[in-house]
Amino acid sequence: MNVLARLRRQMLVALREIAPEAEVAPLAEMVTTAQDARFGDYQANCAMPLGKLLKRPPRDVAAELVAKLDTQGMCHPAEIAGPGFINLKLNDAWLTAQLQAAVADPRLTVTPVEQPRTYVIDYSAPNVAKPMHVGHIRSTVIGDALYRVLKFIGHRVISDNHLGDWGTQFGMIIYGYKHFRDESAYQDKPVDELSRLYRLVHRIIAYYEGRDELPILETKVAAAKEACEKLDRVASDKLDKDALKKLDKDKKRAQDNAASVAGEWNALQSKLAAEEADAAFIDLARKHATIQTAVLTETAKLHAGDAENHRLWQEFMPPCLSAIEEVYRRLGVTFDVTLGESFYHPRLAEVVDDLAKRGLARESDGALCVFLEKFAAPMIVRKKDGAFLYATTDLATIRYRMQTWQPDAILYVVDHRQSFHFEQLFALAQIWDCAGVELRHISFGTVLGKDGKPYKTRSGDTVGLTGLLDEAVSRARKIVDDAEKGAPRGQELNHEARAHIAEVVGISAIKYADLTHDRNSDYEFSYDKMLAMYGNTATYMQYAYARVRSIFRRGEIDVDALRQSGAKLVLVEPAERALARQLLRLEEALEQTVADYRPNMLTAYLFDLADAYSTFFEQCPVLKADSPTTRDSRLLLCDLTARTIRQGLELLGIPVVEQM
RNA sequence: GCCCUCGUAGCUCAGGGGAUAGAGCAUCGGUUUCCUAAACCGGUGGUCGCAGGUUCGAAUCCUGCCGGGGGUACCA
Repeated sequence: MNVLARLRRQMLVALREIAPEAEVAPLAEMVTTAQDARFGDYQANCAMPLGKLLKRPPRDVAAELVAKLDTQGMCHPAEIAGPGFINLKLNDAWLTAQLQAAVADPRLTVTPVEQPRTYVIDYSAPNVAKPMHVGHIRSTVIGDALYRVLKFIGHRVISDNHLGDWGTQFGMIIYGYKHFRDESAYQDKPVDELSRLYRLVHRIIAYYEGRDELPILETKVAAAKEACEKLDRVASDKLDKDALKKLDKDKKRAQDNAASVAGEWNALQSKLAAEEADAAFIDLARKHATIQTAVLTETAKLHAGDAENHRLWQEFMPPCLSAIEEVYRRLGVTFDVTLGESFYHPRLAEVVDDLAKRGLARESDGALCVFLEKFAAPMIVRKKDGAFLYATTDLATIRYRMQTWQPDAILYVVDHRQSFHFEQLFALAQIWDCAGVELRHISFGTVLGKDGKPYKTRSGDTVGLTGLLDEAVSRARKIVDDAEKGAPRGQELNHEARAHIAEVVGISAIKYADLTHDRNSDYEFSYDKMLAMYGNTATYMQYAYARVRSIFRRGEIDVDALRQSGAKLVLVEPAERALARQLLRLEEALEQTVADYRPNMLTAYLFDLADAYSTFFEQCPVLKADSPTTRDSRLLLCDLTARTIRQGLELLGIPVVEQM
């Protein structure tokens, strides 16, 4: 039941009687949840602008709207406050009846959308050739949550993992395999060995790139220094106030720039020095001085159908895929289809031909480019060496998705740094093959470390995803064990139970911490914060759930029997009513989540629900209630709370534990 | 240079036209013969980066500026 939507619909009816039709829709949208419980449960703010429009006192308009508003029994007679706020309070009898219906409803009265759409969601998309790392959390977790929510509210949704399984990384491990492989290690643990090879090849390439970069940086340092000196020489006594101000600003900029370039040079210098101190590595690097081009050659051979490279690719894929699968298994993430870059390879030439044929692409500096008016830089679809790019694959992918699923929307859950790419891609797609389709870049910010910079290990390496999960689980385990050592409760948990709780709590902490932040913001990664027992964390939500469930265990209540018993809900205490009202808002929360594809709307709802439950739990004894009627009613509230939390967490991709 | 983003309490973050701007942490104080204290209740703490503008009403929308991050022709 979406109370808000129904109230808006009714308000629309009332508005039609007194306002011009063109103005009616946005005015009806001005019904919202109340800002403050003192104002009731919902409020309508449309009387003020409408009063302005009709040149009538807003309070009069409000009064007329109230008179014409039929809340269909949902609310008490509305009250008018302040300049013309219309405050709506849910009728307790109606509220009770709604929840009573939820007791027997597996969907908790969430009704499927009236007009289902078809969505394709593109998320996670790791590179197969290298281990998944911290950067994959957000896309995977946000994408999975959106997938679940959209599907739950009744849309047709296809999740597609667009794997990076065809790019330069494969050239790198093929090169590594051919030159550096430890055969027994490869036979023993192929993924570990391939990942070692990837890192080794990457390290050598980085070393050579660094050596190429160093002189460039040196000239930059010199140029920056000179720019500073030049500004210092400017005769400031001849300048007026504004020009002086500008000069100071320019100086500061120049100095900042000089400092940052010098810093870069320093960092690179010491990094290269460190590499050069490693005699064995340098020896290896010297023997593979042409590695940069050699890797590209291996990649090109793979793409051209070279028998050996293709065989190696086929050999590498299964173990790499199963390593990735293992991570998804722990995260509880699944995909309907997994169509990586390799799948689209045979379709790229056709895409490029089509673009050229339709006059959308033309050659420039040897590359085939699409120039769109809006953008300063062209979109390159074929390099001058004939190779295709990211953009080409994305275009082929869009076309395939259009042909295969005829989606109404395609969502790309990809980090914000690629927004320019998507702007171009969507602009082109609209004039090319898929006008009218909602193409959305669901962008998200960066996971930061304590220093406010992208989260890295102490040595500056990217953090592997598996290690990250392990760490969270081991910290969760410590918390579980510590809690067990504390106040004895007579319900000791055995080793297996604790291990299971730690796995669930640890991993859900990471997922929830990610989902609870606005996706556009960067956020600081902190095990301590995400595993905290207070505040908006998965641990707290899990605990809230376990605490509800504990009542049923302690009271030896048969929940199914309770639900079918016909026991009546009765709302008496303010805490009961507040909880009830919150329980009935699940559908509103889901709608908000989907409106701009923001899972933090759902976590916020769940946290508020847990909060309402906590107050209820403190103030309203359940098992020791005064009467059997009150007890049953409260048990029903507990059951609905537990189910709503479980359902909500499940929609976020987070399982629950019955006991902690 | 241009484009995109962010700037809210000491810290980490919500709130994205409505009434007195919220939460958690930190800090100060209170609550356990009582269903999980891994909890709850209360206090302290804010010129919502700055300046204009639109509006009956701006943290929220617009413009400019300041500051952080990101992107900007053959990587993905």
